[in-house]
Order: sequence, then structure tokens, then C-alpha cells
Amino acid sequence: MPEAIATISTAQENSDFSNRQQEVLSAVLDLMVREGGALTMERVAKTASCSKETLYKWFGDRQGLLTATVQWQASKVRIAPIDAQNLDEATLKNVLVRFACDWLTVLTSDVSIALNRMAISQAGSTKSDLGSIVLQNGPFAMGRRLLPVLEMGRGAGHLEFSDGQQAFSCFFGLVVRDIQIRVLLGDDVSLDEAQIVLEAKQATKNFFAIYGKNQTRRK
Amino acid sequence: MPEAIATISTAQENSDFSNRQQEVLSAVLDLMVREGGALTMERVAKTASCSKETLYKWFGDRQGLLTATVQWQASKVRIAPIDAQNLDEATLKNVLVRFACDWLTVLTSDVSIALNRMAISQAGSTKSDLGSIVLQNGPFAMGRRLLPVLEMGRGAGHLEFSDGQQAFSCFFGLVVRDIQIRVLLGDDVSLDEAQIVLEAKQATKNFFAIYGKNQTRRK
DNA sequence: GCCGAACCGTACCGTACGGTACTTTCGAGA
DNA sequence: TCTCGAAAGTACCGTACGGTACGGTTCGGC
Repeated sequence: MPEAIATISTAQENSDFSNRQQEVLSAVLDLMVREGGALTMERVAKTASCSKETLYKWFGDRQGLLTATVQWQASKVRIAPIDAQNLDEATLKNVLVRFACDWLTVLTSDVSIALNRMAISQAGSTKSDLGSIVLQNGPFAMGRRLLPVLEMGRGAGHLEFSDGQQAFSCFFGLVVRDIQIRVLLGDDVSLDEAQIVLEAKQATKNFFAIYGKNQTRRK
Repeated sequence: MPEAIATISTAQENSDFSNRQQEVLSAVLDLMVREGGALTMERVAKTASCSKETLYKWFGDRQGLLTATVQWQASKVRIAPIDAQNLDEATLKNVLVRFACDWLTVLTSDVSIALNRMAISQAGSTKSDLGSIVLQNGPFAMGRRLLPVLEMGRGAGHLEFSDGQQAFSCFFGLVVRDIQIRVLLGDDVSLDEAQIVLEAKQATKNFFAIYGKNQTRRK
């Protein structure tokens, strides 16, 4: 059984942000998780032990700070590339299970919940890149990564579908189910590692029941 | 083919709110949809042509107004009871398709999106019943309604599952997929009536591919 | 040791908004 | 027609927060 794919890169050479700036962004994340969306520039400055003036010099305004935080966090969560050589069916299933595990782990993490809440809460307003950023680094990124895998699975004769996007969307639904909307709405969905693995396996099995080839019957 | 199940009751004898109060709540909904979460008491008063003082007398405070609005809206959306007599397989599938249609229609409606955004945005804060209210009238209500149907389907020998909650959760995922999170994050998912029906049928078919009995193969 | 840049801490300003108090208007019942 | 109560309209208050200004401090380069 392979290791988890999703990794939080510890390197601080991550992006266009200096170390000090990343300390600030980290403080923002902490505050988001602890306090919810109601974070003020003053709280950020106090928490990060920096001056408000510096915040505004670095990030322009509140919106810029939030955007930077979301982008920075997005750049930290990387799903390791998938080596899809010799794709026998067991390997394909393994890849899907790992994918589902990673996704469920991210979804139910405090940081992800806080960021999604933040992005959603201002998605209705006019100006806000947050929604599209989260979208790009969330569901869309998952799709971009998974689609080639599914197509290779089809090429290898393990899967059968005409619309790859639809197949991905189906897999997404089987994995996420009602979990994400529930955690976002504040329901306490406690998933430990073992449960996540179970859910992931179940989702993959179900996926094969729908799109698997040469499948007489589940169970 | 039966009519749509979800109905918005037009009767104003809906709840504990007077007509005038319901006019106010309706104005709140309008504002939520149009302006996003940033609605102020003054805007509400202006829009509903009432005084702020009246708002506070009726609803206590801002939170009370929001709560009342959510509850009122929840009481309006009623999914008609399901008559699950003579449950042959075609009927069962029809019920599921109708259910999925209704659900997708609600999910992608402006009002639902606005309310979910509102509830999610303050689900992180300490005091807020909004999240649990939406949860109760959203996913949970769907489960409570659908579970008996699934169990009847099992009793009639059309479905096969051990954990009903899990089966429901699976159906939920197959129907909703990534649609809800995308609309919440501001993605423009345009689904017309025909597409919704297609999605609903596909979801039901997929559901039977997983939990259907005596199912040799999809397609 | 001196200088300038970066930055911390804090005080400050303007405004927006939640909530309250007061005055005016309107409509029903005696 | 008078009275009374409910609610509209409006003015007001306190506060919280975004954003700015400024003095003090640290630190690297000369």
C-alpha cells in the first residue's frame, strides 16, 4: 500500500513570499481556523507581531491579504504526480483509492474548511477572486489530475465511458457525498484515518460498479 | 411521468409570521440574493418600507431576523410526501428521479445558494443556529424522506444494501456531485430543466448499478 | 559611530453599521 | 370626530473596523 500522496511541502522557498511574509500568512490561516471569517487587520497584526502598516504595504488591502493567504495555502497543498505506467486494474484502483483518501483528508481539514467558508461567504459579492482561486485549486485541480488517469484506465480496458468529465464528476460525488456540505455547515463529521480509507475504498468500488468494464456484479 | 414534487406553498398561513412580517422576510431573501451576505438592517428596512425599530421589535436583533428568514424559507420548501404503494421497479426509479430533479432544482436556485452561503459564512462563529437549521432542512431532511423509500425498495427486492444511511449518502453524492460546491464558490453552473432531468436519470441509473438487485450490467 | 531602510507599535481618522429614542402618520374603534 | 396604538420615518449614539500617519527601534552597510 503506497504512502499518502498529498503532501504539505515544508520548504519555505514556496512562492513569491518572503519568510516573514509567510509567517504573517500562516498567522492569518491560524486566525481563520480559530476565529472563523471575522478576522480583522488588527488581530492579524497582533497575532503575527507586525504592524498594520506593514500589512498594507505588503498586501495592499484586506482583500489582498486574504487572496495572498488563499494562494499561498493552495501552493502548499500539492498532490504528487501519478505515475501511470503499467496500469493493471489493481494499480488503477490503488491510485483512485489514494486519490480519494487525499481528497477526503483535505476536505475535512480545519484549514480547508476555513478557507472554503471564507471563499464562499464572499462569492456573492462583486469583487472576489477567492471563489475562483479555491475552485481552481479545489475541484478543478482534482479533475485535471484525475482525468488523465481515468482515460488511461479506459485505454487499458479497465474503464468504459464516453464523457471523461462526467466520469470524473461521478467519482467526485461518490467520494465527497454529503461530507463537504455538512462540515461547511458546521456539522461535526469526525473521520479518522481508518474511516477515510474505508470510504475511499467503497467509493472506488462503487465507481467500478458504474464505469468498470468486464464487471459482472459487485460484491 | 409525474409532476414535480417540490412545491413552494403560496399560502400565507404558513407559519407564525403575519403577512406583513412575511413581506419583510421576503425582502430579506431578495436582498440576500441580490446583495450577497452583506445585508444591513437599514437596507432591509428601506427595501421592506418599514422602520428599523419594527424590525427589532419583531425579530429581536439581526441574528433573529436572519434565523427567522431561514426558518421561513425552509417552511416554504416542502417536498410532497411519497406514496410508495405498489413499488415496482419502474415506480421506484421514477420516485428517485423525481427526487433528484427536485433536489438539483433547489440546490441551484438563487435563494438556496444565498441561504447556504449565509449559513456557511457564520457556521464558524460561536453562536449561529443558521448552519444547523439549513442542515436540518437540507441534507438531513432529504435523508429522512428518502430513507423509507430506499428501504421499501429493498423490501420489494429491487435494492440491496445493509446500511441505509450509506446508501442514501451514496445517492446524494451521485446526484449532487460537484455541483453544489461549485455554485457556492461562484462558478456559473447553468442547468436548465432538461439537463436536470438528464442528470437525475443518470444518477438513478448509476445508483442502481451499485445497489440494484438482479442487475447484470448497466447500459 | 553614522545613515538610511525596514518595520514595529500605537495613536488617529472616517465611515459603516447595529441598536435605540423620538416624532409623525395612519387607521380602527368608540 | 376623538383617541389610541401600531408602525413608518428619522435622527442619533457607540463601537468596531479598514486604512493612514508618525515616532521609536532594530539592523545592515559604510
